[in-house]
Amino acid sequence: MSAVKENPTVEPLAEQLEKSGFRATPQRVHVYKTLRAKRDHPTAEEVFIRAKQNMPDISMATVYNCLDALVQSHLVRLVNHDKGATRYCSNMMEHHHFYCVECGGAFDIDAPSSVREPLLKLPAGFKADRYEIAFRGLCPDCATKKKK
Amino acid sequence: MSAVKENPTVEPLAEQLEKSGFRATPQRVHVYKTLRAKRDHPTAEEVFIRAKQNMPDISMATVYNCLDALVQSHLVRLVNHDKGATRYCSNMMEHHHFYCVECGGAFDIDAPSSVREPLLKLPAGFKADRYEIAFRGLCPDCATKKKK
DNA sequence: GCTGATATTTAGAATTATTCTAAATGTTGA
DNA sequence: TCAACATTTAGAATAATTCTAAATATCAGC
Repeated sequence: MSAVKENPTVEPLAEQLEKSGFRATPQRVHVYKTLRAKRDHPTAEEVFIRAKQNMPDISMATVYNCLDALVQSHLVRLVNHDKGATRYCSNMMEHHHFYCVECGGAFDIDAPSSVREPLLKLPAGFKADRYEIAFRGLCPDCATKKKK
Repeated sequence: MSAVKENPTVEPLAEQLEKSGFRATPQRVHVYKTLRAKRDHPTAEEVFIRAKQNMPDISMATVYNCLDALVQSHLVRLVNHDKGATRYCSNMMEHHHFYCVECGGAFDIDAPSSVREPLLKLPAGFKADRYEIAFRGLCPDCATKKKK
């Protein structure tokens, strides 16, 4: 066993990039690893700051380029909170998001295999190949605080 | 009967705004009507352009202010495509969105009453009060073109 | 109806997020 | 090794959004 199947780390990473016509450059690999090191939903700028710690010469433009290449290679997902900069997520397992309206936090919500299948009939003609659910409400912490 | 219940037009609009601590100013009413006049998902700038046609002195800042007030009053929803500016949607009936990866179009998908209820168990502690599904794939037009 | 307190609008400046540009560098394959 | 092409880089340019301060409008109490 290994994390490889669900979470490609280096070999499959290169393959995935190349499958989409990209080279597996040190910067792309590094940005990818940076993203995976912490499972939150950083903005491009946060990724930039973190990436610089181990690759001080990387530039903002490169971070945008790399994120783009990773998204196109389906190695990273792009997620939007309601406001503010675009965020990135390296958790490619099927999952959804919960946004706390109180503290602004974003949380991954696993998709149990039982609801992997289309949960809603689309009008004729639409061909969806994926979907994502965005929940909004109170996260456990904020829900507790509110009750007081 | 009337459209009032599902689609507040003027009276309930004022009430809704006031309930959230806003005044029902001419600009806010006008921005709201502008949004309802065409059921697409315009950006703030598109709303600005349309709103100016009947209220030439309205400013961009006001459009942002009004949209903000309308969103806070739950009269308008905010929707994000993957990239680009935030978009606004005046269809408050429960519905979801379909994004076409080919043409970039966004489509409303009605939520049949059968799936109004929580469709996925959230981890303990999370209190969701709403959710939205974002589908991605090909819209009918693009799906047809692709087949050729 | 006046008056002061407060809310809103406005234009434009400022800020933030993202993309573009052109030059330098790196990589690949003949 | 050379030519072709991809990538990175810094900084400029653009786009999206928020902020600021002054002018205007509205409201509640008199």
